[in-house]
Amino acid sequence: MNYIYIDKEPELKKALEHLSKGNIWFIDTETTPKDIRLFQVALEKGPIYIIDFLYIKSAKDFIKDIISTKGIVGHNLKFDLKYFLKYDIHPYTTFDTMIGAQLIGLNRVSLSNVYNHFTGEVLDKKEQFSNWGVKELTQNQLLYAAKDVEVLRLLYEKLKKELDKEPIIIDILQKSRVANVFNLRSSYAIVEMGFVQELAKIEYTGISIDQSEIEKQKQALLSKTQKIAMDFYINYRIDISSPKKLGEFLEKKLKIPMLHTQKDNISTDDSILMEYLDNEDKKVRDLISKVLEFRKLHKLQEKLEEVLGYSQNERIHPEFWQIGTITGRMSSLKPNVQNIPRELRNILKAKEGYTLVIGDFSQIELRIAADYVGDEIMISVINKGEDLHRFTASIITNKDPKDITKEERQMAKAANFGLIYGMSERSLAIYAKNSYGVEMTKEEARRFRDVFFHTFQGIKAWHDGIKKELRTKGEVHTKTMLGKPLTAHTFTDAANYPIQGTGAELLKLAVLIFAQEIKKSSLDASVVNLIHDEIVVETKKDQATEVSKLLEKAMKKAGSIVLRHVNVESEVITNNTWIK
DNA sequence: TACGGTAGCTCG
DNA sequence: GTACGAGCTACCGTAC
Repeated sequence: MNYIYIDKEPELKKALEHLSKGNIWFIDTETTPKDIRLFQVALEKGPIYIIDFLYIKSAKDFIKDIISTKGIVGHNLKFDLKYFLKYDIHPYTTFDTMIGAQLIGLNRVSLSNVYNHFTGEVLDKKEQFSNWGVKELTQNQLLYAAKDVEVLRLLYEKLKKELDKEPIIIDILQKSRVANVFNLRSSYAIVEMGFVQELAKIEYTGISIDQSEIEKQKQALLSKTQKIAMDFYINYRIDISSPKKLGEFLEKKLKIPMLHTQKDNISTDDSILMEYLDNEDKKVRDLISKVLEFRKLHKLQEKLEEVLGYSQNERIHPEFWQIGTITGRMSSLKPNVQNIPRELRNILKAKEGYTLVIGDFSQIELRIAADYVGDEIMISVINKGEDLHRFTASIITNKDPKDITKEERQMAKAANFGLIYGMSERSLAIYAKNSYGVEMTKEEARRFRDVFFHTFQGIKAWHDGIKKELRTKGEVHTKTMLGKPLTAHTFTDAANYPIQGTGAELLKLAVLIFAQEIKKSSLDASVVNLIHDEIVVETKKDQATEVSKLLEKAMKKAGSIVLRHVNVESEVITNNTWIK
């Protein structure tokens, strides 16, 4: 392997002269906690340059100009890009081999795992956590640094080939930077590769939190939960937060017949406990309601602690996994900002002088499902701007849509979601009860289901197709609407995956379009949170109106690119804190 | 005392 | 025959 170590400016200039000839740079960095130490870069052929930032203070400035015209290939680029953002370094576009590996379905996606997957050989990673702050780097450290870039060239070729197998091609995406520079055709891969850069920005930016509001709420909750727990212990001699003790008490002391979990523990979750809220024994009623109240408040308290634990100067920097789920949805951690209870959303806010602009896709999964399966009735109801839940309710009750009660509509909402994804009659009845408090007999559930599938025959045909494929092949091969392949082993997985996966693509594409528009307009706006069908943006107060318009437009545009028959709608609001 | 599994709850 | 996808905390049993 041919590498050149560079620690002087004239040599750097010479190297960059050579490097400027290629459009694609294969890169990696070695870092200390605070800073970049080495920047390794190579073209598709030729030597690997190892640039030592410790000895060339001007290196960042030289690289900054050239890299803004290059497509960079790297493994887990979000990591490197966050360092780049610190120095205002912006590559032209990106191709991430870790994301690529996840997209083709590999479970273990470290550089060495992916290398091993394609070559069968082992990549030595011993030097990875060596000290990159020392003055004199060892030969082994330099060899290791160069090798990481060397393997990228191979992985890039292999992954590109795999990603472009049977691509779904969408013209407008072919004009993107990713498609042009890397000659990539597959739509989902284009979106995911471009999105890496946006996600790095989101993590780097973080989001403001209202520390005093958190403290205030925390104290209020603490005094309430402590009182409940203490009273509970005095009355029943049980730790209220122990489901095990509670279950034993209910079953053995109060002689209540309790359901058991699969592992034979006593089930004490809220939906079970709620069954006893109308128990004839006042003691039981009081006990249950105290437990439910305690759990609710305690959960909120925990979430406040979780957020507070990651606070740095009134801001948090949650991590996002770009391919966080099998379907391609993101996940969020440290803290998880995708499951903050509605009651607590006001703890996330815009910084001083700024405001949040919040965009939501309206009923996006239903729209995707209608489009995906091509259900004519569903498509026509949605595109006429009618309320699909009300429509379903009117079909089932045989009433005029305008006479549908709130309860009937809620019921139909449960049916629309559940039945599309293969929910059973039994589950439908349970779901209706738990989520909407609607009692439903098994017979009602069955009739509900029959009418639903008789009306939405596209959905019916789609389900039948899945069942047949599952019967004959034992698994189902599906694709998102941008072409990401997904394999399912159960009927319900096969019904869910492509819809949820397409939703994830739609959100990412919307963020890309929005970011592009913001860049063109030179408005001061940053995406600060993403929650599956929602985009949260922080922007200067006096630019909020303009940013709102761009966000709404970007979301609809993304919708029109991904869906071909169904209109996509978005609702955008402006608020200082994150409230819907 | 450390760790993994489970239950429970939050979000979409 | 089966709605799906996540992350975090506390509890609880087990291993050391």
